[in-house]
Formats: sequence, structure tokens, C-alpha cells
Amino acid sequence: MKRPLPLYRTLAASLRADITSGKFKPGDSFPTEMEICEIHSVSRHTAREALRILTDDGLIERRRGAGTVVVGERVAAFAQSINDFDSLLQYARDAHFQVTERCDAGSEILDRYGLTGDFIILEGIRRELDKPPQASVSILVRRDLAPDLADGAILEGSISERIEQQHGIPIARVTQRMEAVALDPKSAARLDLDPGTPALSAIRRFRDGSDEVILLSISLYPAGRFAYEMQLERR
Amino acid sequence: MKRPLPLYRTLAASLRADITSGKFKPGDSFPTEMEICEIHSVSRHTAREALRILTDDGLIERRRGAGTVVVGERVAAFAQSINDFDSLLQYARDAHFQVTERCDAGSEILDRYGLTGDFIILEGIRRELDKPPQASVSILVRRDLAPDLADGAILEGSISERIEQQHGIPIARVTQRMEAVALDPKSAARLDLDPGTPALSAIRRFRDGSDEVILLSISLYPAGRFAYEMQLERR
DNA sequence: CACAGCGAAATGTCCGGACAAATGAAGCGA
DNA sequence: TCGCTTCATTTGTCCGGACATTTCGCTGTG
Repeated sequence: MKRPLPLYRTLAASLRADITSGKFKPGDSFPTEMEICEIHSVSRHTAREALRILTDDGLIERRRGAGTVVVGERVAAFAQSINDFDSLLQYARDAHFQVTERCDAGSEILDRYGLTGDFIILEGIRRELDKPPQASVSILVRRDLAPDLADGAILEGSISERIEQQHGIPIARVTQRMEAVALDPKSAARLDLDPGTPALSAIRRFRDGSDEVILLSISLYPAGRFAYEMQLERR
Repeated sequence: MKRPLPLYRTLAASLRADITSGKFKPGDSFPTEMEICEIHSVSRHTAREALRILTDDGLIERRRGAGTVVVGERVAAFAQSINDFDSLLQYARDAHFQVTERCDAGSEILDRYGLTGDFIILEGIRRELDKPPQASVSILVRRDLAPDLADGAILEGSISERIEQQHGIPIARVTQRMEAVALDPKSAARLDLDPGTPALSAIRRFRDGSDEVILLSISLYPAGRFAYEMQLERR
């Protein structure tokens, strides 16, 4: 039933694992294109597509004539990532997610977020105890992983951790995209605000070990109720 | 002299111009790969590289079997992937800062951002080559570190790196705070938008080794022109 | 030892071809 | 009309090759 991943994507996942497993450490030189071609029996084009993914992800750096190196000395920056990852989950743990609607994800929605498969949508609000609603949230989750709950149910804690525990699927990476948007009428009503109110849109894609998106959340934090802070340390 | 741009880059610029000039409007279908090949006399590979640039910039969307369409203005955003210290600086390097105003920082402003000392304010816009203004920026910098430039000057590259090099003060840490706001009239005018338009506010504090703030920047990225992407790796 | 020059190696650019997969429209039949 | 199939179109994937450009180590010369 599953469509097989393209070769260059599985290759990228394999090379990514070589880095995260510690086979190649930050600062190490990475195999050359030709070496990858021979080792994995692929064309140079395929190898380059895979390397491009790692480059875009900031895992490696490439210089013409010089070669490829694993991005070096990112101890501090990576510590930052750990902090972020944990604090992201910590925040999710502290807040409650109140479901107001549950429906299937149409192809249009799936298309918009680049998802493939059978997903359902959970809509609702996220709030901390005794506080006004903090965000309007839409969650797209694969049907076989979705929690079994009815409209109006209140879900405590982090959905991603729930999935990890109940289905044994570890989340390997989260990519996050933030931008400013105007509140749509539906979300505005949920948060008791006027449509058009500025809001911070955070789209998070939770990925498993093979880089497949298994959960996608769209959070709308209205102006004044939420700020995202982060620190970047120089190495 | 300037090194000549690769063919796929000039082609991308040409295609980008076709969109920004209005030759192709949002929602229009875009020439197919083969049409571009014939019109510009390039190989399909080169055409695809150019189209990939426009796709990464969010100017077009492509669907297998269906074709290529210019995306609606609403959705068009220039995603910036920033997941560590280096890429934050890299982003600053690629963009130009155009100064529109220079004045002293009053005590009220300094108080608001918790600064002490003698600061001046540089206001202006930040943009990348061939792209519309991306952000309205206010920079508070210590007077003795401020670059010597007049109104209307264009500053290339990163201001923080400039300070590091010219004054030998290394930046040790950057803290960043992001939230949604409504555009104030002044910034709105600079970006040619209506006041009240949603925007992403990013306040960055650049600190030296002793944790003193030596530069503070307030960037307002209007909705639809900028998205902030980051990756969190589990370790 | 310093240095210029050379050349191997590595990535970047560009071309060609082939097949796969998805789309959408046209045609066909019940 | 509605539904189904067929088919050309379009983008995605993968392969092969060629040359350009940059880097870096080696080597010979002074």
C-alpha cells in the first residue's frame, strides 16, 4: 500500500543516519560524490540530489574543489536544538488540547501541506489551565495513529508523545515554519477575537526516522498571547 | 569584475521577472519545462534547476501531471531556513539593508528594550536582490560601534559581522523573540502596505562575551513575504 | 626553506536520453 | 447523462556523459 520512497530520498535518509549515528562526526570529511555512487550503486545525479537534501538541512557543507564536510563544531548550536526540542514538547505537555471538531482530510488540504496518505483532522484550541485560549490548532494525523476521541474531548499533554508511546514510533525531527497571518473567521471565533487580527502561524511537521511526516500541526497564536523565544550560541 | 552567473540562475531571474512584471499573474499556468527548453534553448535539466529556485522561493507550485502555476500572492512567501547561529548570519549576509532614517535613541525606547548606554537608531528596509522589500527594520546600536553612513545609504551584508570585524568585538550569543503584531503606520508605509497588516516581529539581541547587548534589531516581516523555518533534531 | 607551477581530485554546470507516475481531457458505451 | 477507459501531456525519477572551476597537495627550482 505504501508508495516506495524515491531512491535519492532513501539514500538521503541513509546518509543522514550515518551522521546522526556518529559514523561521521562534525568536522569530518564526508564521502565524495563518486564514492557514494560506487558504494550505493547510484548515478551521480541521484547522489547529488541526496546530498542536496542534507545541504538544505544544514547537516553538511560543500565547497567546489574541496569536498564535503559534516557541519563542524555545532555543539552549542545543537545544544540549542535539544533545548528547543524539549521545550517544544514541554510546552505541549503543559497545555490542554480541546477538540471541537474531527473530520477527514480532503485531497485539497493534503495537497496544500504536501502530505500523502490517509489523514484525519482534529481542530480545537490549546489552553493552559485557568487561562484564556492560547491558540487555535488544527492537527493532521495519520488515521491509524489518531487518538480515539469524540468532539469536545479534552486531550491532556502532547499528542506527539502520545503517538510515540502508544505506537512506538519515535519522532526524529520536527520542522517548524512560522509566519504572520490574519486570523480566519473560524479561528477568530474560537479565540473570541475579530477576524483579521494578526496572529503567529506555526506549522510543525513531526517526522519519523525515515523522514516521513506522521503528524502536522497548524497553530495560530494571536498577537499578544504568545511569543516564541530562542537563543543561539556561538560555538 | 563580476563572475558570470550560471545559466540556470539567469534563467531563474528571467522567469522571476516574468512573474513580477505581471506577464504571468497569480493563478496563471506557467510555461511547461519543454516550452522553457525551446524558448530559451536550454536543456531540461537547466530549466528544472531554474524552476526549482522559483519553487523554493514560493513563487510557483508544480504538480506532476498537472503542470506549473503561479501561486497566489497570499501564499507566496520567501521561506528562510534558520536553524542555527551560522544560518542566521548567512541570511543577514545575503540581504541588503537600506537606511532611510538615522536618529538618537531616547530614554523611552532604551527603557522599553532594557538597554543602557548611548545608542543610535537606524531605520530602513531589508531586501534581497531582485525581490520586493522583505522587512521593515529598526536597529539600535551603540554609538561608538555604529557604521558611518548617511540617510539613503545601502549597507551590504550583516551589520553584526561588520562590527565584529571593524571593532574586534565577537558576538557570543543572540537571543531572539518572535510574535505576531499589526504593522504600525510608519513601517507599513515603508513596505507599501496598509497599517494593521499582520506581521511577524522578530527582536534580536546581539550580545558580546560579557553578555552585554551591543546591537538590537527589530524586524517586521509582513504576512506573505517571509516565513521562518527551523529544524529541531532529537538527540 | 620559500614559492611558483602543475596536476589530480572534487564539486558545479550543462547536455542528452529514458522510463515512471500522475493528471486531465477526450472519447466511448451503457 | 453518467461512468469508464484511453491517451497525450506534464512533472518526477534515474541514468549516462562532458567540460568548467576551484581547491589542495606535490614537485621542482631558486
